[in-house]
Amino acid sequence: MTTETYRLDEMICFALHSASRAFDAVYRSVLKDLGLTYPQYLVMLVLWEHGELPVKRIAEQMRLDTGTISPLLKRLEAAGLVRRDRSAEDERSVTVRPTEAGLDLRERAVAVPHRIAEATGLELADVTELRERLQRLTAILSAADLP
Amino acid sequence: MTTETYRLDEMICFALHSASRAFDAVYRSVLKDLGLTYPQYLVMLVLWEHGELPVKRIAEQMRLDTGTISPLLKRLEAAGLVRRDRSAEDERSVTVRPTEAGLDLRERAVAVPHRIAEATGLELADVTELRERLQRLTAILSAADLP
DNA sequence: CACAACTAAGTTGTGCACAACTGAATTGCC
DNA sequence: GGCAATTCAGTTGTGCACAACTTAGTTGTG
Repeated sequence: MTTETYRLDEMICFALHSASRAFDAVYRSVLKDLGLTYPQYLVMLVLWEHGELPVKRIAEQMRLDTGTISPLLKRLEAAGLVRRDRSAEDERSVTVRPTEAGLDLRERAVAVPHRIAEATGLELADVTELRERLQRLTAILSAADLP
Repeated sequence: MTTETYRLDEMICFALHSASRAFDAVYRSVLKDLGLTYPQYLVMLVLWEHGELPVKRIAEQMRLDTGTISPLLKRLEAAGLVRRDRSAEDERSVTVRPTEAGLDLRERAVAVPHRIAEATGLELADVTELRERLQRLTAILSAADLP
């Protein structure tokens, strides 16, 4: 990446953006039935897996900060899918857990990965390879010491 | 991608999101001097290359819709970097072109690709390979017929 | 010519993302 | 015990992204 080319087609960052947005669009379409956005779906996945978690742990897993997560969780709460309760042991902490409706939603969500696979026709091997490359890239970029 | 795994670490879409955001962070840091965001930088690149373009052409190149581009261009105009003039031939069309200040900015922007390369330490071969994979993925995803 | 269909740009409303900050609770250290 | 530093969640402000819509101008067809 030492050339000074700037055609958008040739830029890796633009390719990343485009791919990410295209994937979002597919998820948006598939998730519309569930009434979830893609980030909300990710949070629900985490909660379905763990049962309950403090806000901090959710933010860590999604690598997002509280400025993004807090309003997102309030929207999930407003939709009746999660509860947020301040922890008794540590009152700085807020525990998030799925409600009944949130747990019920899981049944309908199990079909999502299959529907994504269907809509995109991706091969597992390709996906695995690409995912690993992306994770390496993310690691490099995150380690870059920014001024 | 036929498994129903849902650990975030294993999801390609999440990997895309993360990589894209990590790259954004690097650009954000490098572009801070220029007073540009990453999407604004992309628009300026397009304008530096073409001199002037109607809004529609810019939106096409960036694969964004007018709801995103219009306010972005107004911010660039407010910053004194571009002018927006309604076309005489077709009064539906608005032509965007860099101002003097916008052209001057190009001098300072030529260092950006180098600084990105520096900050990330990416190998050209790897980047090319990854970019091509991403472009294929985007093409597949864009072609997916969504309900 | 008249009117329908289309096109370009912009607006509104919702949600995500991040920086910078606030406020309250906890921890660490002397 | 007391106080500074840290931690956790939330808020505010800015900007990007997209859906749905509006407005004005253009084109096509009878």
